[in-house]
This record gives sequence, structure tokens and C-alpha cells, in this order.
Amino acid sequence: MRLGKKDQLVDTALRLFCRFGFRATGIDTILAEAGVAKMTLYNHFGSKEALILAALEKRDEEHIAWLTAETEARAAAPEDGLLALFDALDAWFAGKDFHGCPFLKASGEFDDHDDPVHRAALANKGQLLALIRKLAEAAGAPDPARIAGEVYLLVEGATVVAQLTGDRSTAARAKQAAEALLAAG
Amino acid sequence: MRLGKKDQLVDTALRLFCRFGFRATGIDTILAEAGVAKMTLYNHFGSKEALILAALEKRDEEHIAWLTAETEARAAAPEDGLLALFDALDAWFAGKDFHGCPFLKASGEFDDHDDPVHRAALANKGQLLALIRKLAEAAGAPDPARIAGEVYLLVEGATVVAQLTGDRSTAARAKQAAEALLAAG
DNA sequence: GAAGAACTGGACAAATCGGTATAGTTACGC
DNA sequence: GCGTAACTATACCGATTTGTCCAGTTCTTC
Repeated sequence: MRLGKKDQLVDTALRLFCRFGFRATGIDTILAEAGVAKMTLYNHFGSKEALILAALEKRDEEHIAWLTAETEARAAAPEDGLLALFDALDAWFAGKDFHGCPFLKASGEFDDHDDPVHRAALANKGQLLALIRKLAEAAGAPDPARIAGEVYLLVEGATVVAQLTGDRSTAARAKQAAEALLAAG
Repeated sequence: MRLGKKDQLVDTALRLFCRFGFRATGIDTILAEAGVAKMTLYNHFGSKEALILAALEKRDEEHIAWLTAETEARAAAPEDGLLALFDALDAWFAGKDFHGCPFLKASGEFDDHDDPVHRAALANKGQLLALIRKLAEAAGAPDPARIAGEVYLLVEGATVVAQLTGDRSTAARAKQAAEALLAAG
């Protein structure tokens, strides 16, 4: 077993969901791309929604971990982490297969607060906010919770605008703003 | 002609698109909700995509105008406009049928920069950025273009987060951040 | 009131959707 | 090598999708 059909399914599903949207991506497309039979999918996941949930869950763990590591790697000192986060974002946006944040897309397509997919998206954003709060504390901000909340808005804004416009300087602009916020205390 | 079937169609379509998404909303649903025959739709618009485009175009004009007026109404002096914008946003978010920005949703569902729908979304955002720039100039910011770009990120971030979390204090938090940016110059 | 445009309602088409059934094949553990 | 679990291939289901066709009705306007 080189990778496991299940993981293979989740990976290609996530890629296609990001690229074309959740509803627009049919199961048959995922199957063909992954080279997996339909019954294999329905043995592992009971429904398309379950596959979406599994894909988001995996993405959740991976992306938060990636962002944390990338931020740490780019911060010379712990107090630089909050600004280094935007360098990590910049690297993310610059990737050639960047198509926005799957959680934001999911919350847009499943815009009902009771929907399991929407909840999954919300859960991920909670983790992102927690990461930012930790970075704000490490940066020695006088009111880390408030700064984190404001920086979080910048992060989401930059993510959305980068996807919308494809502008390569978006993360840098957000970083500038974050610097000003941090300096203002 | 009380309202015109065409406008009626565009209005209900936009409402349903915002609520349930563009791809998830079938034309039969729109037709039933609007009380209009299918052929009437295809006589006015040649396709569903044309209806989407028409809905976004109308929304574009209306929303920018509404935002401009609401901001002016809430600004005691011209130099308060940039911050008053966030009060207008707050009013928008607080509306009971707020379901996020249709242009952001559209750009998420049609995530191809050549797609006409994506282009329409982009065009609207250009107008929004222009509005913010004018407000930044009126506020007497030393570098209005830079400040506008940063504030724009806050606006998009706040819009997305308000839709995602339903948090009522989102606009206020964004306003706080904008104040700091403005004060920092 | 007559002409013409706008609109209706329902049937229909072709494709696609998520999901199921079945029969057969491959791979792995003991 | 045998049994079992995982997987494949294909055919199929009913529902739904966008879009078309057409005959008949309502509305507007002169």
C-alpha cells in the first residue's frame, strides 16, 4: 500500500474542492482524478458530505501545523513571530496552486451556522485565532487578545484579497498594517 | 407593470444566491420564488450565468451607493468618513438577512480569473477600494493610497469574519484597528 | 377593439448529480 | 495456500440540472 486509497481520495478531493468549489466538484471527477472506484469511496465515507468533512479535517491539521512551522522558521526572535506570520502567508499565496482558503470557501458555500461543514470551517478559524493570540503574546503586546483580534481580520482580509485579485503584494501590505497596529500597542 | 418581471427576477435571484450560493440555487427555485415562468427568464437573460451577472451588476451599483450614503450620514465631518465606514458596515452586518458579500462568494465559487463572474466581482471590489481611497483622502491621511489599501484589507476581513462567525462586534473591532492605522499615519 | 408584445404553463430533452447493487478481482495476513 | 478484506468495473436508479419548444393567455398601446 503506497499511500492508501482513503488518503488518496481525501487529497485529490481537497485539491479539486479548492480549485473548483465544493458543490461544483462532482464525485465522478474526484474518482477519475484519484483513480479510485466509486464503491471504494462509499465504503470509506458514507456520503459526499462525509468526504468534504474528512478533507477539511485533514487540511485543518496540516495547514495550521504548516503555518506554525513556517512562521517560526521565519522569525529571528520569538517577538517577531506575529510579523513573520505574514511572510508565511506570502509564501502560501505565492504557491502556484493557491486558490484561497478552503474554509472560507466552504463557509461561503454552506452558509448555515448549523451546517456541519460550516462548523468545521469555524473550528479551523478558532485554531488560527489561537495561533495568532499566542504570537501576539510572544510579541509582548500590551493587550494581546485585542491585537490578535485585529491582526486576525488582516489575515482573513489578505487571504480573501489574494485569492480575489491574485495580487502578489497583498501579504506585504497586510504586514505593513500589522506593524502599525503592533507599534500603536 | 408594478415592478417588471425582469427586476423581480434579478432581485429574488440575488437574494437566493446570497443565501444559498450561486451553484446551489437552481433556476427553478428562483422561478418559483419570483412567480415567473421559465421562458420569461430565458427571454430576458440567455442563460443562468447572464442572470448571475445581471444580479451582481445591480448589486454593485446599489451596494456602493448605499455604503457611500450610509457612511456620509454617519460622519460628523468629512475627515470622519473613513471610520464612519465601519459604522455603516456594522449596520450591514446586523441586518437579519446578511449572508456575507455576494462578490466574495461569487469569486470563491467561480475561482478563475478569466471567468466573467469573477471579473464582475473584481470590478465591484475596485469600486469599493476607490471609495475607501476617497475617504482616506478626506480624512487627511498623509499617504492615502497606502492607508486605503490597508483599511481595505480590514474591510474584507471584517466582512468575511462577520459572515463566518456571526459575531456582532466584528465591525467595531475592525474600526478599532482602522483608528490605530489612521493615528499611526 | 385590434395588434403586438410580454408572459404563462407544461411537456420535454440531454446531461449530470449523488448513491446503490452486483459480480468479480486483487492484495494481505495467518 | 487459504480465507478475508479491500478494491474494481459496470450497470443502474431516481432526482435534479440547465435549457428548449409551443400553444395559449394576459397586458399594453394605439
